[in-house]
Amino acid sequence: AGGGGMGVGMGAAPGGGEAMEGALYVKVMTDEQMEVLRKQISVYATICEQLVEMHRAVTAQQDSLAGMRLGNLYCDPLMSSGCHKITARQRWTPTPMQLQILESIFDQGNGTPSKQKIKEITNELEKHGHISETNVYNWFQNRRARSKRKQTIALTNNVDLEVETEVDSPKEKKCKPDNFQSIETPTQRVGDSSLQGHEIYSGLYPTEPDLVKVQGNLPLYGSSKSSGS
Amino acid sequence: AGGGGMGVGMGAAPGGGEAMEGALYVKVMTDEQMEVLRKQISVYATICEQLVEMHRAVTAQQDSLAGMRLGNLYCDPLMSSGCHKITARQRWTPTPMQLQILESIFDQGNGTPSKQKIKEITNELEKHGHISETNVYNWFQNRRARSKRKQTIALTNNVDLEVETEVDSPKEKKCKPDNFQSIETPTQRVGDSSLQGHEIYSGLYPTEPDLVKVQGNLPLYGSSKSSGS
DNA sequence: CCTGTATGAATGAAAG
DNA sequence: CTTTCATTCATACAGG
Repeated sequence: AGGGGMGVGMGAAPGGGEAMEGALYVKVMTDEQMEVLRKQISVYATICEQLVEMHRAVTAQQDSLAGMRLGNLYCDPLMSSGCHKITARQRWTPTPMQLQILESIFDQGNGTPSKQKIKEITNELEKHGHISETNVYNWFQNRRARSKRKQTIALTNNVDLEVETEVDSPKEKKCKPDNFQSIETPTQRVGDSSLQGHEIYSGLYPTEPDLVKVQGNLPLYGSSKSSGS
Repeated sequence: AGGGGMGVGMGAAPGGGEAMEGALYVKVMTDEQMEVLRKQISVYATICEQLVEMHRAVTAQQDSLAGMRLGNLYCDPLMSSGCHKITARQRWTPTPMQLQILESIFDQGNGTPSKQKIKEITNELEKHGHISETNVYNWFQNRRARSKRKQTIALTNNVDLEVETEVDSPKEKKCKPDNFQSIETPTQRVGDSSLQGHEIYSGLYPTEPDLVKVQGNLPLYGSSKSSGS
């Protein structure tokens, strides 16, 4: 499935193809808009995927015998094979300078930079490269979590010397025995791939002309509001 | 390829002189690319519709025959790393369909759903996977908080300059052309409207679509362009 | 070229 | 409601 296609070459690529004249009238999308789009498509992709599987299961059931295929569902390699993604999500990478500054701020011990602080920091770091407040925010979040985790692991390792636990892999994820709300419904679950970056393959199905009727009337950005309660 | 690049056309960082990223680069889409993209989404939408219809037909047929529950395929979502517990998920993850429903409800603007409302919603969503009222409650809390934060940041980006402005004394105006995720609409968040309303899932649960008002007649994105800041 | 690791980002849940 | 924590996913990048 999915072979060829193409994929909506997004992402500028000023060098490819015949670029536009002077780049004066182009459609510019912000990252955020891009994100929205990407997410939307991901959802569509996911839904399609699910529906296809459903349909397969159902037809298979018709074909052979009931229940035969139900336990034999194939997890589509959709997510593992890196085919064309709609947009490679760009990830902010701190420049050495930025990293240094961030580290030093972090080391000052001010636990939570808080919005105002973040804004300042961001403005400062902007001089050394692209960055946004979100980046800073995330960085601190991750930083804190990370150090905490490391301590925990170290601690666990310490205890490990005495009580022989199975913790020895640095990247081991502890299987917490906790189970509070998931186990109660073993039969449910329609399939829940988190739509966190699904690849989209355009060649999914041959598109019959009469199939495509919605043509351009997709609700890309719905009317939204933030009026409080 | 090294460079992290995000941010649309960050014109800032005048004093840094670092900018190994090269010139300003914005994400642009040509009309052609835009067209392709839209078409693709259309195709997806159509495919979804078709599949839904197929599925509905088949299940209707099957239901009377075998009477067993279909569509409850369970494809182990824990694909990479981690423990091998199939049934123990410690964190609820909304299925795409649940997500869509939630989004659409959220977009209807009725702020924090009342207890009663939450109960209803939960009940509705249960048809698409296990979920609890707490999940719904949390989801709305998070959704609201995050969209709010986003907006705040965007606004801040537009209005800042009050604290850090002169430290750099740039020879140009400090107003960034269009900064990442601040391009517009203080009154309407672009970031999280997402895909509400579509006939997609209206067919997925024949029971009571009343709850989820699919406002399938949404205008497309025409107006979400960078308006002046 | 493929695999493993570090880390930015997303988000459910909980604390305040 | 707002802020924080914990977990997970995906990607950039180094190593084989």
